[in-house]
Formats: sequence, structure tokens, C-alpha cells
Amino acid sequence: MLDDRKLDVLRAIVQDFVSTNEPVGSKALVERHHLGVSPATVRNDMAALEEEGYIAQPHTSAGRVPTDKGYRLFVDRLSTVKPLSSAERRAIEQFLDGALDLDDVVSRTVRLLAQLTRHVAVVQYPILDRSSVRHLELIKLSDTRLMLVLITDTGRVEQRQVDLPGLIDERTVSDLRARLNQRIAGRPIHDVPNDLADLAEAEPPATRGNASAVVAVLLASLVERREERVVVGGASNLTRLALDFPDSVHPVLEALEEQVVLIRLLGEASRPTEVTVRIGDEHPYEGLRSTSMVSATYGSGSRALASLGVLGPMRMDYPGTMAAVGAVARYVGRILAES
Amino acid sequence: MLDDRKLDVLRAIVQDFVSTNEPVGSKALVERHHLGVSPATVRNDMAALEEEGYIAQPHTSAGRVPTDKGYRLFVDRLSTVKPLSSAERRAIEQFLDGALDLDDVVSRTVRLLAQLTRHVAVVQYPILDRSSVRHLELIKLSDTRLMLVLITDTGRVEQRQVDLPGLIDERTVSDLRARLNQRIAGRPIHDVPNDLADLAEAEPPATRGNASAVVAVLLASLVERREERVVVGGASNLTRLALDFPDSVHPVLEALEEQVVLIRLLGEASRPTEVTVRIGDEHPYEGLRSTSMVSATYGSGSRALASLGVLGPMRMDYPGTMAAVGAVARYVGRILAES
DNA sequence: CACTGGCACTCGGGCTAAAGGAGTGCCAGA
DNA sequence: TCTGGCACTCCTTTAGCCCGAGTGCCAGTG
Repeated sequence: MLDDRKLDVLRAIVQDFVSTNEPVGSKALVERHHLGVSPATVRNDMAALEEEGYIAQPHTSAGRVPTDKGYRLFVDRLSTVKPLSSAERRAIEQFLDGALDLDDVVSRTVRLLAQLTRHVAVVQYPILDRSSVRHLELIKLSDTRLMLVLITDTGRVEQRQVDLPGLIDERTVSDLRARLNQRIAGRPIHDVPNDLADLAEAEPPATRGNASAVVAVLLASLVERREERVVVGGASNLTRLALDFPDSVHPVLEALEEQVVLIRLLGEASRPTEVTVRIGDEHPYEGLRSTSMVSATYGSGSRALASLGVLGPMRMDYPGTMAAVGAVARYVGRILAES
Repeated sequence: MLDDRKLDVLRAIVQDFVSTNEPVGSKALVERHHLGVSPATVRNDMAALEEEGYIAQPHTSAGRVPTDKGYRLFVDRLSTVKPLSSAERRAIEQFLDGALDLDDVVSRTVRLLAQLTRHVAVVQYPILDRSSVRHLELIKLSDTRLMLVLITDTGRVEQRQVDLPGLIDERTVSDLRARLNQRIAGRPIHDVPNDLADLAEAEPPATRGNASAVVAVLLASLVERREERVVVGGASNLTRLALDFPDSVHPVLEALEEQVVLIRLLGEASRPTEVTVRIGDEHPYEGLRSTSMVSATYGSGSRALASLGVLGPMRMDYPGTMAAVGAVARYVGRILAES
């Protein structure tokens, strides 16, 4: 049905439209690409491509524009990965190497992605469930109050205060801290509830109440934060390309403020470092129907920690963006593995 | 020069223009407000107000629009504080009361402000310099590596890793922790460098190297984070009111991504809970010339911790916005004082 | 002296009409 | 199977026009 030349034509249409933002006609196509045939022939091919739903014309006497389906085919079969320029590689290293802690890694990554791709960047914090406990610290604030600080191997720090049912002294705190860490240090967060299930019962009656209060708050904090955090940056790139959003950028901005939507978008990505593209009407969320998202999962080693990506108009440079997102994801994974 | 009726006219112009977004003419004015005079008289007053620079007409044969100077006069002398509705009061309490930790307080505050005022919300984290040390925790990660966790009385948590020049054991860590906390717990961050100036020298030679490495990293972290953090939310409110920004919202969005600009904006606010308004050309930053910012400093007790506010078009409901921002600032201060 | 009604004037927005042009579909021929 | 030619479509731009809101000014009035 679609021979090689038709695919060439589609590829050329996508490329031209991405760079000019104007419907591309048969004449311009043969001039800018050496297809070796006449405009009339190209017109026939275009008619076939339109028949199949890969391109469309905004109105009768206009050139053709790729449809969502056309972009999809382009991404899946017609584009070759564009290697990053050495300047880009250097930018990634320089940007991320001086990061101080996890917050810093995340905020630098957002800025980096936004700058590199010139689209809106979205970066998710490492998912708590997929991390392990590095250390649980108990700090005595008063005779009936503790602060819990949970540190994960990915650098996340969660803190919470506990009001105790009874008095507690430094000695008991440090005993409890030791016993807790013995059980959970190095364990995946996922297993912590199990690991601590019978801790309180094993405590001597005198401290049992306090111990179970601590455990309760700890477990609760793991659940509460299940709604994972996402950071967004480079939103001004949307207005720079405002003409690409026919219904204005408003719904897109609204979507970007819905953590839930973003998490769902990122959450459906695939294996570590593999780059996923979601185009236009493939989005589950109404307001994003005129956008595309390029995302990748990052991880340390083979463990997927979370995802990051960029959101832009459907008319985007897919090969370049995919290369950038993939490279950043790999680099972030490496950095988190080191720390 | 400007008698009471002229001020009444200006007030009426601002109110009408804020609600309709259309240049207001003399006839419409006398119809909607009971000024007790004829349109012709109002026209004379308008001419005087224009002469003084409080209003302007977009073009001949159009109504009048307040100028920056006009809004300023309105805010300073012509508006009365609009008390919050009880629904709004309830919203504030409900929104903020369940906050778990500082991050949560800040992110809830941003969402609350954005929702309440329907403008872009900007909230600054408590400034490190104005907080005190609650506790410094040292956690041994390996024989040559520690993690520092600094907890302030406002709930900020800063963490950093230290590579030590020599080996260290649990016992030494806990000694060092005790000595450090003895010196700095409860002290203002501001004084910490002084408090620790001679700590390393007082250490026994065997542990001196490690101790000074820890102190060095700690002090460095206090300086690095001097660039304070700001969180932005509700950016989609900008595009909702896109027509209020003649040169498109792009420069405004760009400004919102410049932490430095925002910090400077918020930083120049005044005493705790006092509400500050900056209008149009009073902004130091070019891109914000068509916006107004309403901000307030929050604090616990008499201590100013940092500022929060909203950014919107110059054409905004100043009395209502000022009331909301002030109320939220007071409430946030109270919450942080409690914890 | 302050206010009012009347009136001529200005100027932007919106509507319609016409011209221009890019691009298509189709057909006949190589 | 490809090509050149040609009629056709329809969007976009430009120009011209009218309409009306709103003003400034002036002469008149309590």
C-alpha cells in the first residue's frame, strides 16, 4: 500500500512542516528534497497518504500537514536517532556534575532539559516505593516528641514529627533507633511495613506505646507520599510557540499544574533509558491533545526509579528531542547511582 | 487640585475598568455610579485627572483607562480593605491545617493563594539566615563518609554528604555530634559560623581533620543555599487573562522562571503581615511592566521569615487580593510558629 | 463660579468586496 | 507509471466604507 517513495514523501512533509510550520505543497517538496519525480507524482502520493490518514489539508487549496497518525509513523519508522552534538554532551555534564543533593539534581535536570530541548521539562522524583532505606534517624525534640528523618539510597529525605503517648529519654531513643535501623536499613521501602509489623510487640511493655507510635507515623508517611512529586520548568517555552496551540496554551498550562495528570503521563513509560513518545490524541488527558510528550525512565543500574521528559507541540523535532531526553535520563541515572 | 469628586471619579473608573476591562466613558460612569452630576462635568474632571497623569485614553474617542499612577493612588488612598468572606476564611484553615511538613506547608500555600486570588502565586521558603538550628544530625554512611542533616526551627531540612580525610568510628561520630549540637542547637543560623570558628582547633589531633571537614561542608551549605528557594503556582491564571497582557504573557512567564527576579521582588517587602503592592512600571524588571504584585511578609511572632504574594495583571481587584494575601501570610506565620 | 446641554469632530472596529495566489485534482499523453 | 497542463477552489490580504462611542468646547443657566 505504502511503497518506499510514499514514505519518503511523508518523511519530507514532516520535516518541512516541523521547520516551517506551514502546510507543505507538492511543488515546495520536490524543490527542497531530491525525490527525483515531478510535483504531479508527489501529488498522487499525497492523495494516497491522505487516504490512509497520515496527512491532512487544513482546507481545500492548502498544502498538507501531518496528522497524529503521521507523526506516529514518522517516529516509529521514519526517523533516525540524531546524535547529540558535543556541545550538548558537554552541557549535560557541566550542568549536572556539581549537584549537591537530590533536590539540586532534580532542579538542575529540569532546567537542563528545558534549555536543551526548548520545551517544557517535567522531572519526577525517584519513586519512594522503588528506593531502599539508607537510614532512619530519630531526634528527640522534647520529652514527648520525636522527629523522624528517613533517608533513602536515592537521596530522598522525608521528615515527620511524632507526638508520643508517654515520656521518653535519650537512652530509649537511641535503643529504638538502633533496633529500627537494624531491621530496615538497606531494605526496599516496599518491604518496610512487613519488616516492622511485629516490632512493637517485641518491645518491652514500658516502651511499647512509644515504639508503636513511631512505627505508625513512619508507615503513614510512606503511604502519604505515595502521591509522588513532579517538578516542571521552562513553561515559557509554551508561549514562545503559542501558534502551535490552536486552542491557546491555557489547557496545557492547566494540565501542567495537575500533578496527578503529569504523574500518570510519566508513569506509563517503559524500561529504563528507553525513550517513549506520546503524540496528540494518544494522550489520555483532553487538554494535551495538541501536544506531544517525549519521556524516558531513569534508574540506577537496572532499577527504574522514575521518569522525566518534555512536553511540546506536536510539531517538534522528534529525533533531536528524543536524543536529548534519553541522554539526560541516562546521565541522571548514573549520578544517582554514584551518590 | 484634586477635590473629592475627582477622586470619586478616579475610584469609579478603576472599579469599572477592573470589572469590565473596557475603557470607561463619562456617560457609563454617571449611569453606574451615583455621582450626582452630569456626564459633561465628569468629562471636565476626567480631563483634569488625565492632565495629572492618573488616567489615559488608548486613543482619541475612547474612554479612559487608569494609568500605573492612577492605580497607585487608588491603592494608597481610595480603596478600603475588603474583609474576607467566611467561606474564604474557612478555605484557608482547611487548606493549611493538615500540612505535614514544611514542603507541604509551602506547596499547599501556593495552591491556596492561586485558588483564592485566581492569580499566579509565589511563595518563598523561610530564609535560612533568619532561622535557628534545631538539630544537626551526623549519619555514618561508611568509614570515610558522613551525611549531615541540618534541621531548622522553621522545619527546613538541609542535607549534605562529607568525604572525610580519615577513618571514623561510630563513637567519634556521636561525640562530634554532641559537641556540635551543644554549640549550635538553638542558635540563629546567622551566628553558626562564629560559633564553630574554633571548634576544630579544640578537637584532639586524632579527629581534628575529620571535624574540620565536617565544619567546612556545613558552613559551605549555609552559604550555598543563600540563594533562597521560591515556589510558583497557578501560572495558568496568566493565560486565562491573556488579554490583559498586551505584549503577550511570554515575558511574564519568563520572569516567573527566574528565581533571582522573584526573590528580589519578594525580598523588598516590608514588616511582617504588612501587605505591599507593586504596580506596573514600579517593577525593577522589564518583563513585569504590565503586572502588579501583591505581597506580604510572613513570620512567627515578630520575626520575619520570608515573603509570599501573587502576581497578576495591573487590572486586578486590589482590595480583595490584598485581603487574601494578608490573611494567608498571617495564617502561615501562625502555623510555622506552632510546629 | 460651577455645572449643564448641545454639537461638531475624531478615530477605531467591523463589515463587505475585490484581487491575488498557492495548491489541488484530474486528464490526456509519453 | 510518470508527467505537463489546466481549470478550479478557497484562503488571505487589502482597500474602502460606515457606524458609533466618546470627546472637547462653548454658550447658557442657577
